[in-house]
Amino acid sequence: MPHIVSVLVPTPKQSHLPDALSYWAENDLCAGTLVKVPLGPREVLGIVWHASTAPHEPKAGARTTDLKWISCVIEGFPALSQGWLELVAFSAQYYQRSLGEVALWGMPPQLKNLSAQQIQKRLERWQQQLSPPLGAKARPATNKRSRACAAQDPVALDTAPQSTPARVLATPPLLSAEQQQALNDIGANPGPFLLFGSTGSGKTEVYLQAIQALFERDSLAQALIMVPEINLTPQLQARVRERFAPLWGEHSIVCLHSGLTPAQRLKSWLAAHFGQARVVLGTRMSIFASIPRLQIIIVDEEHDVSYKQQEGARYSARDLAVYRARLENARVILGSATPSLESWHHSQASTVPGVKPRYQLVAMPSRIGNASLAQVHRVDMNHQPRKTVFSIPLLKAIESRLKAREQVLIVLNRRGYAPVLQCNSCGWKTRCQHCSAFKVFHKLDRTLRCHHCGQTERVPKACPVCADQDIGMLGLGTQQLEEQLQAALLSMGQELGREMTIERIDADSTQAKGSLEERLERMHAGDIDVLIGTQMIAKGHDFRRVTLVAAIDVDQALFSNDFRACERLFALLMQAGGRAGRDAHLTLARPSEMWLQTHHPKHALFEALKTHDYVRFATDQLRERALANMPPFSSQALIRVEARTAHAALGYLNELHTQGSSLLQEASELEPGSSFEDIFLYSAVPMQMQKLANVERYQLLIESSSRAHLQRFLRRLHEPLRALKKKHPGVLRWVIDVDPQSL
DNA sequence: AGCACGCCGACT
DNA sequence: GTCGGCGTGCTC
Repeated sequence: MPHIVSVLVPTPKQSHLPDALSYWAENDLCAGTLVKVPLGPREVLGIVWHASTAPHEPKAGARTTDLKWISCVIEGFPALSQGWLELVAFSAQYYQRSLGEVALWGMPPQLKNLSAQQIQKRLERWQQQLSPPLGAKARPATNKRSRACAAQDPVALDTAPQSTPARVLATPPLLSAEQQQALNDIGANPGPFLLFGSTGSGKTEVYLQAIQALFERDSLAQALIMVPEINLTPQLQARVRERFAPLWGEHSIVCLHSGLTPAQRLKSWLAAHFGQARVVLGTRMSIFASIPRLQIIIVDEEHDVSYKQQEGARYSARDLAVYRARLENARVILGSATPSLESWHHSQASTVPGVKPRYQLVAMPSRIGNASLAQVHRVDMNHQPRKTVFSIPLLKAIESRLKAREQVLIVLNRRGYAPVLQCNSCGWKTRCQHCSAFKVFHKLDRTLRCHHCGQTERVPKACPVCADQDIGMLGLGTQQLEEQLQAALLSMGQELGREMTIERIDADSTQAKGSLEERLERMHAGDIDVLIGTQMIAKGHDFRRVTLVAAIDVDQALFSNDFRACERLFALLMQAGGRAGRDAHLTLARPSEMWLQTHHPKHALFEALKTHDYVRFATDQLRERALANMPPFSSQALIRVEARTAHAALGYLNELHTQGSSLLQEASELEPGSSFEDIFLYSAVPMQMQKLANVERYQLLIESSSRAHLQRFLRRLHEPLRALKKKHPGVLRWVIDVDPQSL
């Protein structure tokens, strides 16, 4: 007798389709089974959602007679686990997307694009490569088993690795007392853990041994290690391989990231899904990999913004890691020297007595070996001649290092850049009266606008404080910087009889493939004297001969309209400072230095940085956030709209604002103290990048002290969002960004 | 989101 | 006479 199964297919939330579509199927299929189904004119990959019982009426609208048959079951694949399906369900509802979008998002492209036969062929080939002598063994018809199979262990036992008795490690490095304590804590508690360890404290070793410990307990266990960007972590990759390949074989470690070819991605995914891969090392996308025996998740550099997906389903892989770990009863370790304020907040004791912090803090404050922390120098640019790029004291320090054949790193903070105006005479800036933000200069109509509340005014002709007319923009270009330095070092070079090599790494200069690697290579080899670059040079690299790090133009982040800019700047500077003095021999003679040029040397951020005091910085920032009721003390979501004209975008959002407001109004009248009362709708404002490829982009911020209330409200917004699009023909698309990480 | 259908402008 | 622009509408 035919059955009706509901199947997840890539149907966007914007469409009128339900989350799962119903199809006829010959057999009852377990939830998580992979199928191919017809969808309109095409055939797509689907995932069985409800293991349906006897034939019943499909839910949304369609009559039984209208249903199509599934094309086929993709044989040979164990069903996706219940835990995986639950992760999808949670992600979809939290990030306001359809189940199908999220479920298919994490699937390797080849499973989506190839036909069932092609997939079958690839699966067979993969299995043969893996174990040639055993490869011929036929697979059971996994997917034809009855519904009961869904709850069972999804790992197909005959292809899972042999249950080898735990092997003994080839002597792991000795741990410091702090590392040992951290490991003990992680072993003895359920977590989640925030591993707060300064640069060079040996976090990686703790990750590896924590994984090791679980592998020794369960010889089929799997681990997921997430990193912000795979190409920036070759060292970590090498260490994981070095540690685990001798134990479990080369096949036991796979990488998963968007840089892989479709074939490689399928291979890695299969290895994880079938349990062959014991360690999955990947970027944010790997949070959706099928890892049926997942026992531990590591989120390295958890504060990094790349964990937040910026298009499509805008999920935070770090937050989902915590959720997934809870679902699957796995450990999760978030590691950072400068944790996100969200994570830090969750690791602190609550002000409510008796409430345990959400995360367990595991601290490793010391640097291993003799490497010392850099000495922080601040140059007060108010006492330097106007328009100075490199101050005299900094130049002197740089020259001194170069003379000793040491290397210099110059970090630019270009992220969070916004054109804020400043009076060059008294330092007055375009502060917004209603927010702790700065108004941004809009060249097109020569206005100043607050991107937080939308307040707009004309650019004043003269400074309102001192009446000086010399009002300029904060900030400077990178080429300029390079030229200036080149010129400044010219005489010194002549004196030394060799020309200084200055190289720049940024988006403009690394277009050519491999040029980034080439430059990093030359830096490691000592062929470059001064390296100028954006955040990417501050991440993870271990340049042994760098003894001086300088940040030139940091002030713009202090006055960004994005309230998270300070947090990011602090993390960047801490990280950059960690690049200096990696070689104990060099620093023993003379401690390494970190230089900051700023007009605001007394700013709390620098005070904290001077003593490398993250805790102080975080405490200060959290106090401010609490006062302003900003995250993590509130939840936010953005409605973003793209339209052909600003008029259409604004019209759409303004009407949404009206409808949203009356929704809130009604709720509070109907039911005083209702769940919508603490929701605040801001006015529609242009996005930072207001016009992009001839598309006007606007956004509307929604804030609530309750995450659950915000969620409920957002769900109510989908209908108006859909309906209004018809009314405003210029509107191209809308998206909801839950927990936006930049405004 | 895809993808088809459909209805108007510049091309061999 | 067609190729191709993107507006509209549908997908169990």
